[in-house]
Amino acid sequence: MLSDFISQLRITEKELQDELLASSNITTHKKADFIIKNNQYIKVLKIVLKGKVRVYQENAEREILIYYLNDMETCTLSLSACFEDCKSTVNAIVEEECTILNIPVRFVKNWNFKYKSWNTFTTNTFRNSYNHLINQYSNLAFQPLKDRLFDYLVSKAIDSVVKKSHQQLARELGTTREVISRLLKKLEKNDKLHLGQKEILILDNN
Amino acid sequence: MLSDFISQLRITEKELQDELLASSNITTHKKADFIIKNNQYIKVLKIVLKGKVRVYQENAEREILIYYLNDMETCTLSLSACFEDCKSTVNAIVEEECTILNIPVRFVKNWNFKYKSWNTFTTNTFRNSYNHLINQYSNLAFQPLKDRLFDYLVSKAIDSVVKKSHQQLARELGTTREVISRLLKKLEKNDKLHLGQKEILILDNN
DNA sequence: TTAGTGTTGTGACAAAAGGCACAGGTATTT
DNA sequence: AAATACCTGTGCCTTTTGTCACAACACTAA
Repeated sequence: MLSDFISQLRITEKELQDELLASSNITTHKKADFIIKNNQYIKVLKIVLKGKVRVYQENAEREILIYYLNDMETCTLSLSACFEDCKSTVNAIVEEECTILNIPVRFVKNWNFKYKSWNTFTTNTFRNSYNHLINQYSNLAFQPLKDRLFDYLVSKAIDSVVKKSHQQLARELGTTREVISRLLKKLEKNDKLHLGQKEILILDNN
Repeated sequence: MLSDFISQLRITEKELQDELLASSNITTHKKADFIIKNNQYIKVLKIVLKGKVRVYQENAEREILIYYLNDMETCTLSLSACFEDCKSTVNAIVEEECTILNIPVRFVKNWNFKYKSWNTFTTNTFRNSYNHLINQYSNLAFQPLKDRLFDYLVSKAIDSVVKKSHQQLARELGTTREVISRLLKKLEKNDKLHLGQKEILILDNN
C-alpha cells in the first residue's frame, strides 16, 4: 500500500523512498475512531491509504464538513502543521475502516526542499485544497441551502444513490435535521429525487 | 521597495535577488483599477508592495470578500496559478493607490525548488491563506450575520474607527445594504458602536 | 446655488432557516 | 416479542435575512 502511494506521487528518488519507509508507520482504525481532535497538537502528517475520514469543524450545537479524505488523500491541515507547531482546529473521524500512513512532522518540512517529488506533492496538496475551499466558501455565501444540498447529493452520489441519513447530511452542510428533511421533501415533490430509508435516489441532475 | 520585499522575505541568495530584479517589473495603479478579472488567465504573480487591493468573488447580484492585500502581501490565488495554467475565479480591485511587483509565472514554480527562501515564502503564503480561509468559512457557517459584522468591524477598526459605507460592508460580507443598515442600528442601540457619516466608532469590543 | 450622486433610515412584506414537539416507521438486539 | 435506538415527517411558531419603496440628508462638481 505504501508502494502505491510512492508510485502515485511519482517518488522516484530512491533515497526518499528509503526515508519514507524508515520514518513512517502505518496504522489501522475502526469506524467512529477519532484520528484528530480539536485543540490537540498535531505530531504526524496523516495520509489515508485506504478508507474514509471526515474532517469537520464544530461549534456548540453544529458541525460543518471541511473535507473528506478518501483513498490516497492527504490531510492538508496536518500537512500545514508540519511547517509550524500548532494545534488542530478540526476533528477527524473515521467513517469507513482506514489504513493510515503516519509521517512525523519533523521529516515533512525537511523533505520539502530536499526532494523534488515531495515538493510537488505538498504544493499540489495546498493548491487543490485551497481551490476547493474557496469554492465551498462562495457556495456557502451565495447559494441557498436547497441548492447546496442538491449539489452536494449529486457530488456524493454513486450510481445516483446517496446512502446517508438526514442527520448526517445536516452535519455535513452545517444545519439541522428538520431543515434537511423538509428541503428533501420539497426536492422530491419537484421530481428531483426519490426518498427511501437512509437512501436518496437522484432522478434529475441538471 | 523591492529591496524591502527582499529583506522581509530574508532572501539571502544573491542569485535569486538578481533573478528577481531581472524578471519582475513594478507597476502602479489608481483606485478602482482592476488588477485581476474573473475568468481571465493569470500570467503573473502579484505582490502588493504598497497600497490596498480587494480580492472578491461575485455572482449575479452579490459579492463576497476573499481577502484584502495590504503592504507586502501576496495574492495567493495568483501564486497558486503559477503552478498550473488556469483562469481566475475572482476579481481584484484597487482600493488604495498601489505599487505592485509582478513576476511572470514561469519563474515562480522554478524558484520553488531552487531557492530555499522562496520555498519558505510560498509555503507560508499557502499555509496562512488556508488557515485564514478556514476561519472565514466556519464563521460564515456558524455565526449570525450580526456577529460576523461586529467582529469584522473590530478587525478593521483603526483607533476604534471604521471608515466604510454600509454598501461597502454589505459587499465585503456578502449581503445587502439594508440588512447592514438595520444591524448597525441594532448594534448602536446596544451601545456597541456609534454611527456617523461613512464612519463607525466602536464603543465596546468584548 | 443647484443638480446630481451617494449615503442612511425605515416601514412593510416575503422568503429562508431554525427550534420545539410529537407521531409513527424501521432496524437491531436481547 | 419487547425494548431500544435511530430515522423520517410535519405542524407551529420564531428569528434571520432579503426585497421593494420611499424619504431625508450629505457631499461634490458645475
